[in-house]
Amino acid sequence: MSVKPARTRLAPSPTGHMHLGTARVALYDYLLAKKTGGQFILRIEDTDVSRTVPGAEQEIIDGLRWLGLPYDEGPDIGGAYGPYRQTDRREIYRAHIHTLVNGGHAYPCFCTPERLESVRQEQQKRKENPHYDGACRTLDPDQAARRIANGEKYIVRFKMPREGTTIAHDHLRGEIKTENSQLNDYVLLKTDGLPTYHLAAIVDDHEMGITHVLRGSEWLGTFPLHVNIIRAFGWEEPTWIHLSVFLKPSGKGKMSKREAAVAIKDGYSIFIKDMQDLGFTPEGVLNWSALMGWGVAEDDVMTVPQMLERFTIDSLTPSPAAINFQKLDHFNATHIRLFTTQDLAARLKPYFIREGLNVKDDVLLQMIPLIRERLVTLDDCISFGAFFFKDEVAPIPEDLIAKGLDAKQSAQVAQRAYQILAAQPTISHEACEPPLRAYIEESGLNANQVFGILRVAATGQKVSPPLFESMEIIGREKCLQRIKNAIEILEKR
RNA sequence: GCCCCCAUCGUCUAGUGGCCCAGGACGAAGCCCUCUCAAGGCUUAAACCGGGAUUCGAAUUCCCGUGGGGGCACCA
Repeated sequence: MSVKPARTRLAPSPTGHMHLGTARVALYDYLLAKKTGGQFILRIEDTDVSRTVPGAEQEIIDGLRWLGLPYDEGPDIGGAYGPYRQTDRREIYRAHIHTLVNGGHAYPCFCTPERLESVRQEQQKRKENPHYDGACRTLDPDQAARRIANGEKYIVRFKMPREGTTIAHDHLRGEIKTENSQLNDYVLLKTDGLPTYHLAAIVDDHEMGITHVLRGSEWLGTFPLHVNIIRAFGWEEPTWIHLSVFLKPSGKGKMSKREAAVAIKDGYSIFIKDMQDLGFTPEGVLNWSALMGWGVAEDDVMTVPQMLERFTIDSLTPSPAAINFQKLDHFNATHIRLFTTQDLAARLKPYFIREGLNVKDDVLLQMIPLIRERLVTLDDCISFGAFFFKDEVAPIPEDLIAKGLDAKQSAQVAQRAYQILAAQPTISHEACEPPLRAYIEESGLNANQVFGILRVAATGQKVSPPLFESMEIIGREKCLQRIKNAIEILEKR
């Protein structure tokens, strides 16, 4: 079966931080394009100049790079269908708006914002739906042209059909019927000379040869408008796929600014730029977000190449999905366990360095097998393995006292363990465990007590990777020194 | 208020008229393993929103409710 190559596009507006929703659309865009041998395009929708945030475009570019979703055409790399930033495409929009006006599908409107506001209020008073009353719809074209020539301010509106029904087709929902009487004469061109989203996106999608439009379901409301604009131009429609929105974890309402702040407090985020800092991996984030809105029967742990094998637009789901951060943890941890030691070493190193630790590469490579399956996020490597890179550890005195023993008794145990370890030729696991087990046997203590004291002494913490393997990496001299320190601490109490 | 969309375990979902007393995953509970914490193995609890209709037969089709979500800007 041969499929037509799809051209998809991610079309974010640079108005804030890149979030999860954008990442998910990008993933699906990427999967569809690559699966069919087509292209994935990045286009910046910056027609609202007042809302454009400096740096936001770069954040999107960085975010896609981090996620590992390279685009084939975009503002920073160019392409055959550029420019890829809408503010650089004004003339293209002007020409198309001209076509629409000439064809009787759009008209100039001279109404002031004040008049519009009062019309709206009147309508609300009469309990009518707020909509443009069409005052300029029937203006004589010659007269309108004269007013424009006189320098009068104007906008251009789309002349929406007043009667009948618009039937739009969404790939996931089928036919969506809307009475044209419900539709408005939407603004196509603003007073600042830039088009609105409605016109710009439609024109660009056509000009750029987009075959599949994946976007959020918040666009369903103006979907009939978009379809009507395309029909007015006489263009072919792309396949429309409206993805559902993400709901907050409670499932009540969509993710909001407030909710995003709550997530941050809990060590999570919906902003891509935060993900890396928090220790999440692109693999984890992608796998997690892929599954919110994509129905996969089984084996849901996937890398992008594996997703590529399975992805189809038919398996996308239309219902809203509540965000579940526990599941992010799960996918992140699962993918970390799948990384090779070399790979994980390279990913962990920056976190150790961020902590001000002096990372020795050979030690790093050795300790990774010990901590790998304990990591949920990459930065967990600090709590599990920072002691490997420290000259000294500082155990909390109370932690050195074993359950059922007092400080003095614990010191004696540590003393005895020290002698046993010091008597061994090496600090290897094989050399050290048997004699310590024998000591446990004859002393009537239990393994938790003895190993617990040693653990805290050697690593400085109550929870650590396996004791003997850890000591081996720490090294004989350092271990003995740390145990000696622990004995001193205990005796001082 | 009006318009549009959605509806299977707590959550993400499989399911396209008989394979379903509904499968997987996260989470939860229990057991095993065990030097801590994990990981791993085994097991358990947990859902077709309600009502009609079509049909020999409905989670699956249709209608009506109900619930949830989105939209109603010279914002995207």
